[in-house]
Amino acid sequence: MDGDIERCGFLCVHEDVVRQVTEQMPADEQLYDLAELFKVFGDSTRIKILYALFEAELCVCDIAQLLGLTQSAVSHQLRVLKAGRLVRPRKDGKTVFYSLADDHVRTLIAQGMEHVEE
Amino acid sequence: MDGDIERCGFLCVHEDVVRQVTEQMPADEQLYDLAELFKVFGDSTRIKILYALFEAELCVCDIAQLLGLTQSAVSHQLRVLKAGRLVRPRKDGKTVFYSLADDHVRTLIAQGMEHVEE
DNA sequence: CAAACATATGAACGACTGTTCATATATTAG
DNA sequence: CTAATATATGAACAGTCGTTCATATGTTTG
Repeated sequence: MDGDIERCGFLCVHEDVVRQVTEQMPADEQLYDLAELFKVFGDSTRIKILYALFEAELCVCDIAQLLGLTQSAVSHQLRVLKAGRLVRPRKDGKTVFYSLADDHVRTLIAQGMEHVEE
Repeated sequence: MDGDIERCGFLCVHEDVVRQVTEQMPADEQLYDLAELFKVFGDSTRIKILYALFEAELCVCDIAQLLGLTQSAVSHQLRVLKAGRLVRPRKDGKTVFYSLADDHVRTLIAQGMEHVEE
């Protein structure tokens, strides 16, 4: 599915610019991974969880009460956040405490907030 | 659907921390908007479009050829990007050129890439 | 005006996502 | 070991999303 499509009949294309942009584009896989990362941020429940972890390390049950959600729902979402390496678990007996994985998370959310607040 | 749920029977909750975090949380609406913003970034087609616009202003047809997509698909996605105020149109005759709306877009994507590249 | 062209839009369809419910795993207390 | 508790997981279902196809809108040319 490449090259044979009849888009606008190729009549309006600015070839030189297109060629230059094509050369500068990162690899498809990298762009895909980047979209996957943002997809993890793209849910209000997960955003709330991350924001809560801004302040303190919290266990699953804490988060559930804090957000008024089922333990199961929170656990499922923490799995997604963990898979995206945005959150890190620390086991202490029966309890599992979660915290932000690194400072990229803080930076990204803060940067996003700036755009939203405009 | 609030307050009556039997989450863990509230036995593990660290009340003081939960209370403190609750106070620091931004308004629900703001968190929702933030998630909406990231949702827009959370699709590889839209990421590709944004990345293309890093380099140059492009018309719909340019983007379509560049990414091997239908004109319709690109137009639909540009609508989403425009609604999220990530992209700005400039009309010139029949042609509509799109460019990045502001530098937050560049910054956010760059920051995301850092996380992915680790 | 009509024809050609660039873009936008609406309906429809398959794929994906988040929650719920039920249940499994793991750890501690008695 | 058994009961209680904290978390994880799987199946299922409703809702959302991105693409395609057909068509509409708006602009320029002749």
